[in-house]
Amino acid sequence: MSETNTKSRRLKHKEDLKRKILEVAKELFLKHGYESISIRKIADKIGISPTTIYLYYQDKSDVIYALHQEGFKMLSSHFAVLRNVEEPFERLKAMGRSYIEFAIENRDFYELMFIMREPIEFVNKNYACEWEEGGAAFEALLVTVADCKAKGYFKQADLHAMSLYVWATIHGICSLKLQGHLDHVVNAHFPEKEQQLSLEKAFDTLIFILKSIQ
Amino acid sequence: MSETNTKSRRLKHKEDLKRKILEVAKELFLKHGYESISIRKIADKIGISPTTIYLYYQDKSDVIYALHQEGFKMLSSHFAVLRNVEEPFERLKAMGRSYIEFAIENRDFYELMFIMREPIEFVNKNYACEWEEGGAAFEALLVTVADCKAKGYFKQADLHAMSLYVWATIHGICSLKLQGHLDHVVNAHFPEKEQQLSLEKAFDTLIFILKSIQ
DNA sequence: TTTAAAATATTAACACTGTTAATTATATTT
DNA sequence: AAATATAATTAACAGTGTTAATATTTTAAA
Repeated sequence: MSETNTKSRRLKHKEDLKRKILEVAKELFLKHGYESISIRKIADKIGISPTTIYLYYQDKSDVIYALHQEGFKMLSSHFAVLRNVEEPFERLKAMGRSYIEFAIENRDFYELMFIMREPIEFVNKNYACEWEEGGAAFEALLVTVADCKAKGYFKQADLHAMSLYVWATIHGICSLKLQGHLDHVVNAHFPEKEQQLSLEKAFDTLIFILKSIQ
Repeated sequence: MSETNTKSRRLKHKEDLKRKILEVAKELFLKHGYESISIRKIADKIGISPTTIYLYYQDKSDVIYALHQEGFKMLSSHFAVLRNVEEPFERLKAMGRSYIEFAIENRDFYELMFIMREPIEFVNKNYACEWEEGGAAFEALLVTVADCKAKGYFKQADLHAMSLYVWATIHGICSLKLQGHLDHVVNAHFPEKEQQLSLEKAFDTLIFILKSIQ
């Protein structure tokens, strides 16, 4: 009996420390950005030796991947309530706005999840077949577009092509904005009064267009 | 007379070495990707000391910026011939395809130009007002969309919002593809026969939609 | 032509990075 | 209490960008 107790106690300690490492990594990440996550800094903040981290994660990209997963959990809980929006086109619009919202409010996470190559390559290598967190997000879009089609929207368009197209458009808007590629272009080429809401206007254009092709 | 000769000779040498540094940086970049550009490797390959590079570029991000500029020159020459396409909507389609073509064929450059934050932040800091290379590219899109509007396309849409929307969509497609965020989603959710050409199908959807709203 | 000055390049060093092998300390089991 | 398994550490390797101080080379003036 005491044997299993100590065993589970040790197991708990292992899990605690593993979580603590992730927690500190997240803290560094949110405070000073991706670049400032370092094995040594994490170790210092916890008060352990850098090499101890390698007993809990196989390498740095494994720690990054754990953060990546956290991000997808955050996104899915951000999306959860939208399942209650019955009218599919309304739901699609809301999903688009929520996605942009998430990207703006969690820019570091968004970069990790949808822009950087490292973490997704880690997924492709280690979880080649199933990757639930990522799959669920796209599945939600797919279902909503299918619902739209069932109600008569996007009649002539292919379900999968359409879904990918919607994702690509909204990701494009977020990506250009977050990575700083919009400011210069907007400042140089847009009339002053249109500069502020360029992001929203691009999104509105998408919605306007989606409505038009009904 | 000999004074100006030696002066210009020295100037030429300075420019030669500056170009040589960029050339070697580009070589490393194209052969082994962004990550493997290092001041020390560049110096080794030329046969100079690492610190010499700091006499020609203010720091590493300055070297990267020079590569960034090269990329925009490449893109503009890739686009140049399209000015001869008279029908504006045909031109817009061709621009889209050419853009995707450029992204696929020069993925490292595309990442540098439209995905990474560092180089564009260097532009924003050092060339806050004018940045010709980048401006010209968006200007070409803006003009083409304006031409389309003049011919009766996109009547109800705003010129700037529409242009930004088109760029964002195509960038979104390229970005998701190049950064490896498409493979997993497509493999998991697309019917097998549609997996191969998912990129083209998303683009075709855009074109289909743009036609529909005429 | 020799000397002073300016331009160019180098060495040494700092403060970091991820990661591995060998070693020590701690806890568990016999 | 001794042997074993687990956990954590130190030391080291091979890199990174960057700066200050020093040495070398080239140019200009006496």
